[in-house]
Amino acid sequence: MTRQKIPIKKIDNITARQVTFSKRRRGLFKKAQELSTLCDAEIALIVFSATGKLSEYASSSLQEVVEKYNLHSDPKRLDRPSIELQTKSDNFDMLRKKVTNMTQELRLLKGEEMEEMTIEELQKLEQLLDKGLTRVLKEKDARIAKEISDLKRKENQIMQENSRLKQLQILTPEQGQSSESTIICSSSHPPQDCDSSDTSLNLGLSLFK
Amino acid sequence: MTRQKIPIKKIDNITARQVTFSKRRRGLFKKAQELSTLCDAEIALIVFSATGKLSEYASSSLQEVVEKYNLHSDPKRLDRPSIELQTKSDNFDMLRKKVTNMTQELRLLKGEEMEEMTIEELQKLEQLLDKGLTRVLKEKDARIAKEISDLKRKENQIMQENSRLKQLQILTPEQGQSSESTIICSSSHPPQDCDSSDTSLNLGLSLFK
DNA sequence: ATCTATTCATAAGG
DNA sequence: TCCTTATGAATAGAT
Repeated sequence: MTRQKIPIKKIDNITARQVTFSKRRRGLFKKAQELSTLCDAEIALIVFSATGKLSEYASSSLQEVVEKYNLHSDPKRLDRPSIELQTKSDNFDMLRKKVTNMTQELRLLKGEEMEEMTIEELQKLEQLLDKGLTRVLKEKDARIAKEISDLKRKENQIMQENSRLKQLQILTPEQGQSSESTIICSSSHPPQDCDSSDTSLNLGLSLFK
Repeated sequence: MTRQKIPIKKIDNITARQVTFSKRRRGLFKKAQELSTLCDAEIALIVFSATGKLSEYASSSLQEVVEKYNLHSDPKRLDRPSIELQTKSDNFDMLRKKVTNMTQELRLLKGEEMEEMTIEELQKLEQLLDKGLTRVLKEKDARIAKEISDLKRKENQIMQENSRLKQLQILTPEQGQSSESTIICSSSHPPQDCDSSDTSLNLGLSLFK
């Protein structure tokens, strides 16, 4: 944004990324604190660098803001459950309360005990479930696609092995067969590739049972 | 900081403060998201306006970042408990564990953190979500149907009232009006039906807002 | 860390 | 809220 504008995507060069991180983090914290001062806003800001280093800012205290955040959501905490900033004051009763709330939320997500809910709440719940389901389906599809490509890759390897075996048989038709395959297999693959890739096959089969 | 530089202290003029809040909040969120993208940082940002309105941003999810924050500042948790407190602190730990488990389950149901799951587990999750969603949809449909029939019933009642009123007006056009409607209303409906059925109407309207 | 050209953010006003 | 504009602030790239 100065000598040259940079596109907003992950910076490849590690050094450049770290430098930019430092500069922009400082800018961000400054802006946060200015906004808080100018407009009397309550702000909490948590930043982890790519290397896991933590920096934080809060106009009052992180605990305070996060607790206010928790209170702000509706009693049933449908879309934002239990962000729990743990403190030493996290006492027994609070934990019991948390368990109660979460139990209730889990029930709702499973479609139980909806008697008390309004139509609006039911709609929110529906959206939440739909979102979760979409994500799960997406992940599942990705995994299945990966399984399939893995299996195809394995198939290719095996076919190549077969070709090699056939060639060897042609070249040396008199040799003993039993020891031969073992030798070839161990020389060209890690051992676990010899047993027809159990894991992948099982996964593939159970998918459609 | 443009037409004129402003000092970083609370802006007195309320309107100006709100305008500045909107602008700077937008800027702050943009910066936060740019930093996250450019430098692969994990960021959580919570902002309450002076009037208590909440806005939030998180590179992943607030839950995730806040929990990472908890872990980060956590390691020195729980000083060695005295023997007489042992029982209580066992329960405490159990509750904590339960909270952790439930938190995880809630995440999964929301389609988060599926990295560790097998395809089979994803399928189970999918079925669970689908079941929940089906139930919620069924409940919601039932409620909506009930709302509609309730509204229709009320409409009928009101129309009947109107007919009766008209007839009375024709039969006794000279009578005082103020006491008349009251009498009719209380004679044919429970009292709360006189005030235009607030609950149902509100529900019906907010459904489509 | 410092410099500086350039882009960005935003105060004021409509 | 959005638009415009003048100007101060932030920052990319280089040192």
